[in-house]
Amino acid sequence: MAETIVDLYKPSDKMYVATDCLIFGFDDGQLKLLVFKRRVEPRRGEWSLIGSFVNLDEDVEEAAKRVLAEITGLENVFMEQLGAYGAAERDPGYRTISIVQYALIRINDYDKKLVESHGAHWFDINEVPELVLDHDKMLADGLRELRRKARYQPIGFELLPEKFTIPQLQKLYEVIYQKELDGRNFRKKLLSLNVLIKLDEKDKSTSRRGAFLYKFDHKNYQKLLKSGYNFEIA
Amino acid sequence: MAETIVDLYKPSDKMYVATDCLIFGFDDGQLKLLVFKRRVEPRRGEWSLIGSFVNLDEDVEEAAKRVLAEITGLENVFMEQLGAYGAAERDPGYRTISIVQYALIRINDYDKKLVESHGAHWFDINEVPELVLDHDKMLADGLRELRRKARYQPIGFELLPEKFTIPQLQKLYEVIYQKELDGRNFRKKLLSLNVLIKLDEKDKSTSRRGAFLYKFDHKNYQKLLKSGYNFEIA
DNA sequence: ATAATAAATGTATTTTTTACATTCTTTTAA
DNA sequence: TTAAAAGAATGTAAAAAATACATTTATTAT
Repeated sequence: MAETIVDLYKPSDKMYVATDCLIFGFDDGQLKLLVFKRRVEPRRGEWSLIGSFVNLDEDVEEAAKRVLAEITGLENVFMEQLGAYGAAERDPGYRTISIVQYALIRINDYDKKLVESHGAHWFDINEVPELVLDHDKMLADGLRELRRKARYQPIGFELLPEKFTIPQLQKLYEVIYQKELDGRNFRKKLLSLNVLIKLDEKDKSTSRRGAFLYKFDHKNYQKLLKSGYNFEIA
Repeated sequence: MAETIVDLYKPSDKMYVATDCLIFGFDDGQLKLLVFKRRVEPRRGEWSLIGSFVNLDEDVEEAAKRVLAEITGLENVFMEQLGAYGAAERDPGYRTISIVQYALIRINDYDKKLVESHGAHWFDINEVPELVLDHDKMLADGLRELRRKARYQPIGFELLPEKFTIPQLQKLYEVIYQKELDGRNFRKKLLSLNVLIKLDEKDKSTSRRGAFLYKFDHKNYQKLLKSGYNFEIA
């Protein structure tokens, strides 16, 4: 008997769906990535992005948040989707699609004991060891996206403590863009955006004079966004 | 007996993986979207983005290209991934993840008979009927991405015929950005980029005088990209 | 008291963006 | 053949944004 149209379009194959997360931090003047040892075969034990299979009753995004919390103890973290990696041969074990997210965390907030207990490790972004499967490609794509994104949205703030100094912020942008910025121009541009609130405190850890601390002004930033402003730094 | 670590991290659940494609075209001064009637339950017969399940031995990208060719007859089309849609409840039938791509096609190239035979239909972007499942959200996201992307990469050319006039190109950007542009400034900016090749032909379909036809200079564009130039129009 | 150190500040120049009005080429109709 | 019509093509001045660049300031440690 001929196939009916319903037969033709009936789904046949199921696949595994995983999520992997690029967890970025900023510390010691350097951009860092958190990785751990892969927990499943094949390639169990090799360095890997932090990830997990997605449960059947769970949003993909939820799954990413679950695994992030599991490893770092952090919730309410900035996270966006980078994209899906779906090459047929990307995982030699099972046919698995991975949906990759990137998260930006304040590196002093995470639960160090928990991270250690999972065998996770922070690497300087230039010293990340070879990663399993197509995770190197994910990292390269994620870095490109982070650099692109940082130009138009103030996601840099997600990587800094609540209170930060302008030189710290400048250093962060220098690391992201991989070039030196002029202090006067950077400060001028940034202050002109009116999204920083100057505090009455100084951070004296890096100079005798000390640098004033600032907070990010979320309200003003929302206003700025609505008015169609193109937030562009450096 | 207690679960071993391998048990804990053994994948358990499989899901369906689909791909849906936002197929954009530009015709008659308007941005258009190609949609068809959904071929699978539930909601069979409702308007839907053009999509298909991904076969087990097929890259996700391949699957998208397969379905695009199946409906339009087109190959070698500009296509990029928008992202994965993975809410647990997005499809009330099966647990299905959809990976969405967007394609830009030259609207005169496609196979009209083939499109008709699949019950597919072009809608003016402002008159797209309600779409099935979360496809409305995909369209809204895709439009935003198209608008963003058009600012920094000359993807507009993918929507125009090989030979086009500057007024046509301007009209396209006006439709994408949803605002009028100044003809003198647009032309000046565009020509200054040196990525247009002026031809010795005119298109007289829209005026008595006729407008010169141009081609896109892919080689120069590649040079421009490598030199780090930020291609930004309007 | 002073030496040391990073933080903070202003201006002139260049580049880019914006605003704006007229002339040109060709066809069609009188 | 001439005039009218219609979109295509062009230039310049003003405003805004980005860049280049050097000195002074606040504080701590010696």
